[in-house]
Amino acid sequence: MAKNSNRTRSKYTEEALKLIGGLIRAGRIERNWSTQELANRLDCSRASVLRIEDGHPGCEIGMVFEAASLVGIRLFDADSVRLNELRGQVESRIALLPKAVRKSTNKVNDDF
Amino acid sequence: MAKNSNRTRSKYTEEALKLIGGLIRAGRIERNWSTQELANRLDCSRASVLRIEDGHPGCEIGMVFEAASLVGIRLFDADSVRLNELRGQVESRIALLPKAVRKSTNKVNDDF
DNA sequence: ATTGTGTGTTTTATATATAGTACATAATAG
DNA sequence: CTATTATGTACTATATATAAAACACACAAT
Repeated sequence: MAKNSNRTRSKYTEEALKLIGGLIRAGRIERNWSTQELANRLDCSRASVLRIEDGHPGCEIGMVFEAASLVGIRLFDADSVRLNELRGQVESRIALLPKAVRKSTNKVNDDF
Repeated sequence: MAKNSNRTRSKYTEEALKLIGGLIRAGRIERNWSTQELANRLDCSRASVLRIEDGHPGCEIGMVFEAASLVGIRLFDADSVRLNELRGQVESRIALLPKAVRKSTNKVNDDF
């Protein structure tokens, strides 16, 4: 099998996608950009802009983030420099965690 | 032409993707899940989990968000109810904006 | 009314993200 | 230390996201 289109998705994910798409659309309109203008800046097709604004889950995440960035939406409420810092923090946190996760003999407590 | 692999991406986007991937990886390890276990829960392949954790920009945004949700990361620091509220705000905001963006006679001020 | 532009949809072709598998290496548990 | 398992990488095959173009419709300006 290849790409699986009929994937189940949580309500949270669906809503997050709709939210981001709506924010991008609002940002684009506020900047007086047509869908074609945003597509040109994104270096993608107009159809992709429509999918992104529609919250389509199959969109490339890089394109969506770039679109958000172009219309001035800070998904993480942080600039690039601060993001880099945060990333460093995450990486050092990962460094402290085990490199590989192995089943223990006793069952792991998953539900919490 | 079809999908365009060599797209230029802003530093912000690159770092945001790396950050999300790292957060997902950290969350997965803290839950003692192997990459295969997360793949099973996501209903995707292990290879996709690796790409997501690596911050690959071509990943489907729906899969990334779902992965984040599964390991307990709230990308928007809001539960699904709050997300829904935000979405409502965005939609009413869009309703107030013009339905179509039209070129004004004077050139639009883009650089800021 | 006519013209021009933005939007949304549809169709076709193509590059690629994905699933699946196999392998070597690394890391953990006993 | 040894056996076992996870990880990371490298392949192939396939479904699909994308680009591009064409279309109808809505709306604003002239």
